[in-house]
Amino acid sequence: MNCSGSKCLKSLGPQELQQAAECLRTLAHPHRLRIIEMLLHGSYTVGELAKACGIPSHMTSEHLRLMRDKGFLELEKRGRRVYYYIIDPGLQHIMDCIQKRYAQEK
Amino acid sequence: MNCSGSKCLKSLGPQELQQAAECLRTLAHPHRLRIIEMLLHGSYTVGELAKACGIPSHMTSEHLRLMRDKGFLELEKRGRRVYYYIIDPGLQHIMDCIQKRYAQEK
DNA sequence: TTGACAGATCGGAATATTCAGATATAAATT
DNA sequence: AATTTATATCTGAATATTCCGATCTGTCAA
Repeated sequence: MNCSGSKCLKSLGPQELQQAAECLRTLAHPHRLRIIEMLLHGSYTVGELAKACGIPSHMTSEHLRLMRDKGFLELEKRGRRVYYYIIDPGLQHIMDCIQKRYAQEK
Repeated sequence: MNCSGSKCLKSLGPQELQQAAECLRTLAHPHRLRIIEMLLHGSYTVGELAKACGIPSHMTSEHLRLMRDKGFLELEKRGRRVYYYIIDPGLQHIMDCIQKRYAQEK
């Protein structure tokens, strides 16, 4: 172990930094954060997510596509509905950090 | 408590989502992630950070300004050197998540 | 089989971000 | 005082992102 203690974390190489930055950029949008928050509690349709964000469903579709491309989400078609759900296990921890940090700190 | 268990986290309101998204966007750049990583281990000058990132120092300056504007960093001038350091306590946790998630998963 | 519904895709306009070169400031050195 | 060093600011070009309207595909219901 090149780093004492139990909290040792390796630092990231250039390609890893690049990848992490891209994923953070994908996360860095208020509607997408809201969508992730909801999906961490279960799967939802495009329409449900759209209504919750207050945006048209075709824009929701694009946010979902972006996150799917990054490996955050997957979808399941049922009839004419499409259900999205989280497949990246790291998202829960990152959202925990974000919520802990940005939920009304009074 | 409106949410059972010890891991209860409130969900974020619109302004909080906006603020969280802005901060994530500020984090979402490979050079800025590298800078944060270094500063989590101690304070460094603009020139040191620039060399570590392999970019000119005037660009490093701008990255540092962006992060300072978000309340991530502060600076201390000593002679003609300027030392930057972390002042946001949440950054350690977020970087832990990112490193855990993106350090070579083999 | 026609029409309505849910979702996805395309094209473009508005806006934001990144990066580089030139210039500026301020402290240290000669 | 003039030069060098360290950092910061300004401007603009290239690129990326966000958002919208229009259109397209598939599914369900009458």
